[in-house]
Amino acid sequence: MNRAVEGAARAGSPVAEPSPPILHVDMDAFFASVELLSRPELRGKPVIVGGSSPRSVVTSATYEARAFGVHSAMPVGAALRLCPRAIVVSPNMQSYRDASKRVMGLFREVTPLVEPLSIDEAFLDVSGARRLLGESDVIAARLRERVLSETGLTCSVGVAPTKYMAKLASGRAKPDGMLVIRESEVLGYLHPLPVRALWGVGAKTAEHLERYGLMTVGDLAASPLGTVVAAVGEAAGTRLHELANGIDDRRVETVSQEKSVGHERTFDLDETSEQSLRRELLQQSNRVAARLRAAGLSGRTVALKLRFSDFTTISRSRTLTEPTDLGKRIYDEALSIFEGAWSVGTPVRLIGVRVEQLAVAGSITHQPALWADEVTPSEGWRDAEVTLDRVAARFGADMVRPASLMRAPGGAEIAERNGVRD
DNA sequence: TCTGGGGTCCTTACGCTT
DNA sequence: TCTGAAGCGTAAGGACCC
Repeated sequence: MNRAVEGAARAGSPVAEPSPPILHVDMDAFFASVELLSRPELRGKPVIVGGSSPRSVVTSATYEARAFGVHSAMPVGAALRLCPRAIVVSPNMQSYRDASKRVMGLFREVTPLVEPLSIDEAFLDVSGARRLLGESDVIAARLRERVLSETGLTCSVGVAPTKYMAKLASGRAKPDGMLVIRESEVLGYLHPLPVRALWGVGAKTAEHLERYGLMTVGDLAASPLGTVVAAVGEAAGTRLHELANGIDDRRVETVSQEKSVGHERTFDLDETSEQSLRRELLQQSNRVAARLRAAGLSGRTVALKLRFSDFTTISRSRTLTEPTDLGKRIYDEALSIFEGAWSVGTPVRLIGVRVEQLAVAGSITHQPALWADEVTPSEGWRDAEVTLDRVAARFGADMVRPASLMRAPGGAEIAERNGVRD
C-alpha cells in the first residue's frame, strides 16, 4: 500500500466532530529530495547531504540512507561508516530556498494564514478555508497532491486542533503520509508517549523529568503543576504541563520579527593565528551587517561566540549606545570583545558574531557624533558599505571585500603584511 | 561518534537605581 | 550615611529546534 493512500485511509474517521483547523506540513527529507530533482539518477539510492570538510555533519539524508541508521546532525564520517555506499552531496542552500518559496506559495493559495516554521515546514490555519474548500482532511490531501505535482516533492501533513498536536501528527505520518487527530483523540495519542516527545523536551530536560518519576506524557499530565515546575523551572514547567494536557493556545502567526542575525564558522583545524581569527571576525561582521541592511534592520548588542578545542563554548556580548547596521562598527566591537576573551595561542574551533536587540533601521535616529572620532565618519562608512552591497548584488558577494580579506600574490594576506586591522 | 550553522527562549547572576 | 529590598537591564550560558 502506497504511503499516500495509507495516509488518506488513516485520515478517515467515523467520529462525527468538526474537522480540526490546524495543518502542519513538513517536507520529507527536504534537502536530499531537492537534490534528487536535479539528479534523478540518484533516486532509490542512499544519499547524504553534507559538507566535505572533516568536521561536516549530515544536514539531510534520503530514507534509503536513514535505513542504515544515518540521521541529521551526525558527522559525515560516522554516517559513511554506517552506510559506506552512500553518495555525499554538498548542500546548495539557494536551491533549497527556491524550492521552499515554491511550496510556501502553494500553501498561501490555500489560506493566507501560513506560519513558516523553518525552510521546510509550516503551520496553516484552515478554519476559514474550510467553508470554501471542504473539510481540513480533504484540504490537506489536495495540498499534498499539489505539492507533489507542481514541485516533485513529497510532504507529510498533520491535521489537529492545536499546533503541537498537528506537528506531532505530521511526524507520525512521515514519510509521505497524512494523519488527522481529532479533539476527542488528543489525549489518547498523547499520554502513552515518552516525555521526550513533547516540544521543548530534549535530553537534559527529559533527564530532569525522569528523576521525578515522570516518564510519559501521561505521568506529566497527571502530576501536580508544582512537581513539573520543581523539575524543570517555571516557564518550561507551565508550558509542558499544558501541552501534556492537550492545551496549546498558540495561534498561527503570519508575521514574525527576527530577533538576531549572526554567522559562525567551525574551522577544519583549530585556529591559533590571531590574524586569521581577526580576518574571520571581519568577514563575519561584514556578512552580518549586509544581511541587516538587506532586511532594513539595525542591532544594539554585538555578541561573540568562541568554542575551544575541548568544545567548551563561551559567549560575550556588549550593548552599544546606538543601534548599528555597519560592518565596521560590528567588527570594532567584536574585535574588542575578542581581545578580552582570547589568550594568544589558544586553539579556537569555532568563532561567531551575532547582532541582537534588532529594530527596524528607519526607526533609529542616527547620531554619528557618538563615534565620529574614529578613522572615518560613520556616514562615509555607511556610503562605502551600501556601495559594496550594490556591487555584491550585481557581481556576486565574492567580487568585493575589504583589503584585509584579499590575498597578495604569493598567498600572503595583505593585512598580515601591513599589520592593519581592517 | 565526536559533535554544523542558524536561530529562539529561559534561567541565573549581577550591577545599578530607587 | 548606611543597609536591604525590589525592580530593571544586561550579560552569560544552557537547552532546544530544524
